[in-house]
Amino acid sequence: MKSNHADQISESLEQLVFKGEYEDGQRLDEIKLAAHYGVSRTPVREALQRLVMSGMAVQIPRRGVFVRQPGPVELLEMFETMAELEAACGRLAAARMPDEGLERLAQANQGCKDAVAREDAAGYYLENEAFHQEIYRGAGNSFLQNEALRLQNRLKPYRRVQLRFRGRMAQSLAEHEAIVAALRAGDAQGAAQALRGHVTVQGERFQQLMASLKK
Amino acid sequence: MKSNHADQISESLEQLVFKGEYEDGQRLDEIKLAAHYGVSRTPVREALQRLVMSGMAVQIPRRGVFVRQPGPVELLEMFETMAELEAACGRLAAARMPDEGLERLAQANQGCKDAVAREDAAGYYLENEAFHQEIYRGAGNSFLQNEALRLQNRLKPYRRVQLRFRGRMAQSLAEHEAIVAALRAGDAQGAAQALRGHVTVQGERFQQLMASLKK
DNA sequence: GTCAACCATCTTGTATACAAGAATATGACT
DNA sequence: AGTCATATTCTTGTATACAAGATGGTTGAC
Repeated sequence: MKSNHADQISESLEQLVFKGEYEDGQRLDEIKLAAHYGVSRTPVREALQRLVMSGMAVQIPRRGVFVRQPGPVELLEMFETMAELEAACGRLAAARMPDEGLERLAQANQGCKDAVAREDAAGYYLENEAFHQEIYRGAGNSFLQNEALRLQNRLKPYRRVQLRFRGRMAQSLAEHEAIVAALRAGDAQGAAQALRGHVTVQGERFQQLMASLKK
Repeated sequence: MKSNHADQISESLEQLVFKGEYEDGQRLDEIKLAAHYGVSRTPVREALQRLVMSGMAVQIPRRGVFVRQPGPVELLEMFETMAELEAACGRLAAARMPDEGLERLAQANQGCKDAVAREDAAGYYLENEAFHQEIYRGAGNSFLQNEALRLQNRLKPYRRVQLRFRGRMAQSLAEHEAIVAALRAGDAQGAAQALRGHVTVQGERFQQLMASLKK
């Protein structure tokens, strides 16, 4: 048990909002949450403030904070922004990624392949995350890397849903190959385009994402 | 006077940190701040939390929060990220910007020209900000737009310093023309490249920025 | 004389008490 | 009976009191 309760509560709330435990527009009652976590309102309020700053909730003065689940439009916007961020990382990584980085990237991709061979969706998810994070790191820009990690984390629950669809893992793997090849060749524009296409949600994948949201 | 003091204090602290009133690593004393603003520690703590979330301060548990002014490396990284974000906005805006948006963009650019003609650095600064914000808006992606605005705001004090240098305003204006032309032509790649080059800090401009930081 | 341990003090983190504004329910008047 | 005004109650925002951990100085022992 760490020292500050506020951190734990904020983590817990973040997970709960991610998992969809709270509906859009639902009010987060300070008193109920305080009772639930067995603490006073003070740490709960701090946790709520963090949720608001993260954009997962909105605060109306003297009214309370309300969870704000992204709708279809905002979700698409977030994926599009993620695609552009990853493209930027790829563009920079093509010139800056060191050999060890390429090595780790190849390892992560091999992990993806193995997971596909085992038809292990959970394993693929983890290795895929590592693959992308290696590219963020390869950009050689800690600030950009953190921004990418932040958005990746925010989109985590939705990416998870996408892998469920037939054939997506195999297609994703093929796209990985193109990305690795472009980065190896130092092809900035090629890496950027490959990553942008890889992350962008459109066409059939858009329909699938929307369908999974309905539930 | 609004209802919540925390907002005002957080705004005020943000401005003070921006202006460089606090040195890097300086501890923000809750009690002193509370006394200074004539409130209790509670709203001050909320304001400090927001500073930490914004990345302008770091919090060490049981130790306090300390202001964190970006060093040269991080500053460059932030400018590079801004350049990539603006390039992404330009890329999308080339395809999506409506005629009214192009109109407003031209107006803002005209405002920049007028300010240069008047040698009005402050005016140029404002119109330039509007010019760039019009591009963010033109991307047709509210999420990306907000991310761009956030980083633009964060870099505000450093951009201000850059305009001080001789010839920068004129050069900036020339680059604006290229950006407008590319957007008008619907040239996504051209707009992205022009914006990236416009925002990136390198060569002589890098030296100037570093020199201004020393003081 | 130096190093270490202990104590005092200060600061953060948390709980509770208090103030103020907003929503709702109730009652009176048309 | 319906609507408007008022009062009550509930919730947020703020202040203060309390607890726990960290820092620094002082003192004692080697």
